Amino acid sequence: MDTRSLHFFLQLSDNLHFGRTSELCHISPSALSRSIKQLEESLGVQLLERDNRSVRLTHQGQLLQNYARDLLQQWDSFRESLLEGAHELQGEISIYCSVTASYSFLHDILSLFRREHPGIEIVLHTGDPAPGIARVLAGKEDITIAARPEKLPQSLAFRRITVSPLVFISSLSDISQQPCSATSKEWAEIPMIMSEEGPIRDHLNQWFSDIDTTPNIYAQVAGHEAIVSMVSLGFGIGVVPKIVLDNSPLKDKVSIMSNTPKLPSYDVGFCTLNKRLKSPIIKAFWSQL
Amino acid sequence: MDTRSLHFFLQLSDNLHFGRTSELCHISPSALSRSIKQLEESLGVQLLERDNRSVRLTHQGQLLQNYARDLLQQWDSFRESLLEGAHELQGEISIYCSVTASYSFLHDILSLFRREHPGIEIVLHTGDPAPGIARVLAGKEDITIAARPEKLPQSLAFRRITVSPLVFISSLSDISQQPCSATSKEWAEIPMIMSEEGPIRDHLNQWFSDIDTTPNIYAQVAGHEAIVSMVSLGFGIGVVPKIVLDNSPLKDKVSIMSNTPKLPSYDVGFCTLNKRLKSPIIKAFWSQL
DNA sequence: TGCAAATATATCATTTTACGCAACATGGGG
DNA sequence: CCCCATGTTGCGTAAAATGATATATTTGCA
Repeated sequence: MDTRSLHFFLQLSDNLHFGRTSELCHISPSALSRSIKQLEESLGVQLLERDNRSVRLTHQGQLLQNYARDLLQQWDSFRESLLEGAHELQGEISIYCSVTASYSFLHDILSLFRREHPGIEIVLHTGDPAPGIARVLAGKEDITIAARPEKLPQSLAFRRITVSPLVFISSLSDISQQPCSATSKEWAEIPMIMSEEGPIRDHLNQWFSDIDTTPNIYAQVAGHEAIVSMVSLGFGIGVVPKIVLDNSPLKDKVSIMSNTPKLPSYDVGFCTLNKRLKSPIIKAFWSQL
Repeated sequence: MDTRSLHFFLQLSDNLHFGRTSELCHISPSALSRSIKQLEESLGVQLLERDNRSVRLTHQGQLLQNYARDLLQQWDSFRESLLEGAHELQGEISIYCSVTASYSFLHDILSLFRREHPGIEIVLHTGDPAPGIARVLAGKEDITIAARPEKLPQSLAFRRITVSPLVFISSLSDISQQPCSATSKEWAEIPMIMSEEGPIRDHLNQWFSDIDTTPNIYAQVAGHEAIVSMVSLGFGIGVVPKIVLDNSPLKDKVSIMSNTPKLPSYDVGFCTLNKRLKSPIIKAFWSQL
């Protein structure tokens, strides 16, 4: 079945005359005759009774006439609706980031993006940013906000948002602690609240390894916000990007410790697969940054 | 648009893999690729985002996926319904005859035909049988019950039902009249109820012409039943097939006159166009007679 | 960084299909 | 009985689809 044959049939069923119909359809009478014949064969029923003098619809022909009229009209309007929707970008974009990131960076960007592309639905997942890049690599998310890893896989595009220093935090009651002057032995005693994974955890592991010490890990948690929360309750000290602290409702319950070990800064930005940038939707988002 | 392309697209949109899809569809990968590309061009929108490693549906592709699934399914079920209906004859057959004929001959024939072919709708028009043959010739009716004309047009098929003599009738109060013995002058006085047209009228015209007399036409009516009615009211004498009288509720109100002029008998039967007999519906009816 | 594998697409020769022209068949009307 | 109208079929050509191969590009891995 193709729409052309149906158009021919419809035209023919209206004026019941092969000659006139073939002119109206801009084909030869023979082509029309064959097209109708083929339609009849493909359906397995006779659509028209014809002799050399007259053409008339069979019952099945009348059924097809009604059906084809509807079908063609609906197909046309569907096609139009597709074209209308094509003028603006439509689809879905999924973003994975921490709660902090969604508060601090994302709000303005998303509201602007939403205004520019109202047809794109934004699916926002928040959680521990540590597995964000893995999720992007696995194709589970289009975009994540994450710290730039030491060696960025070639398949990833990274656009920095800001650089935030890592700070050691402790609860206000522990403010007297002076880790800087602490010995390795003392470090081994200090209870730590650590991420389960991610670059900060890697840095800390490295640093402890450098001073040949095994950290006393009080708790492993997922998400920077959880670290702040645990620290504020006095369970230990933790390391988070300063920007997390700035956006935390608990920032008055913890304090930044001074004279702490130097850790690399947290290079935070958007991250997506290079190949996904070919998608107009992702490209639109990326180019707006 | 043709269903083949839509099938390809549907299969592809399900497994999002050109290679596997081409195998499932029993075509080469290149043919599949071209078919999809062509579909996209005909719609004017991109349906799939593809790179060398992955294929994914665009928003428009998802819309088409849903639409095409419905369309193909509906088309299939429509096709099936056509085929189901094709096993029995379906359509319409129009019959034109007098009220008398519908009472006397038609009832049994139609009830049998209806039982044999419940899919055929019977459209019955009753009226003066005189124009019946003209209506058939003009294509307004499929079949008529009419008197066989003197010379049957070659395009007509005729199947006799019965032969009924023409009888002169008068009202009971006029029973004393003796037209047989009447002179031409007296015939010119007798009020006649005549059909407007038709073979009986032709016969009477001929007979009056033969005796060189102009009839005194009291009323021209359409339909044999109307003649009986007028005659029963005493407006004049009329000529009708005896079978009309036999079926008339007024048969006790009129009497058959004796010793009337000899007129040819009324040769009544079914009549249709020869070429219409090629139509399975008409043929089914005809062969049942 | 380079190589191998995977995959969609471009190219081209071949096959299939569609098309138009002309001839044919058939039935109606003068 | 001839002529016209009309749908259908044969046939040669043109167009389109197809499949095999080559190509480009990217990914994954060493």
